[in-house]
Amino acid sequence: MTIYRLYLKLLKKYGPPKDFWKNWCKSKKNSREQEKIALGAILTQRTNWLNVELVFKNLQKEKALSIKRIYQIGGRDRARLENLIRPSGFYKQKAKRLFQFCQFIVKNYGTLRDFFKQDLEACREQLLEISGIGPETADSILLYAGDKPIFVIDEYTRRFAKKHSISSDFSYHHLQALFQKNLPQEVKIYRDFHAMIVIDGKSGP
DNA sequence: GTCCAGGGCCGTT
DNA sequence: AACGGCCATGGA
Repeated sequence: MTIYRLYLKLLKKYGPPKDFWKNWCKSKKNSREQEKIALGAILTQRTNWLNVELVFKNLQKEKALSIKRIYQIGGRDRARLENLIRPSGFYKQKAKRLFQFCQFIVKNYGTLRDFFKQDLEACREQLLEISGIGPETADSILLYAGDKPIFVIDEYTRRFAKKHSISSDFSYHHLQALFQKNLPQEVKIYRDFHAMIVIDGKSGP
């Protein structure tokens, strides 16, 4: 079955998607939601989403749920930042990663929204230069926070590709190119499809 | 108690 | 280029 057919099949099974996946799939997001998604993309690395929500709760309580505040706290009192994000696991690494990301945005662009005013390739290249942000995290930020048309490959996507024999090469770049080549280049479709692949992957083998 | 969850980096071969 | 160890918490 073609990739586009598989998309339609999932859409029929789970769609039409609204904000069924956190609200990551929503198009019009305010700056706060955008930043939350970018931060969440780092926090959820190899970690259950429920743990990330505990972190959001901690940050919220301290009025620290923003890129600017995390940059300030991380620079002044790293131990405090580590403590706030502890539930997400790997908390020392992630505190460093979060700080580096926030520092990059604040110092070079002021806000995440201004960073995203550049084109996709420019944004992607810069994100990948930040230590701790690899292809999946970068693309999640670009697609779900930045409204950029780039398809996210993760463990669920790989399993999905294997299950449906979409490819024999499961490298990040190859799979990404394959999905993008066989789908309309639309942010909404990339978002909804990836979200549904995860939902479908969680629902069963 | 055991298993595992939207990775990525840094060594060793 | 490919692979293994490492990082750590909380819920099922």
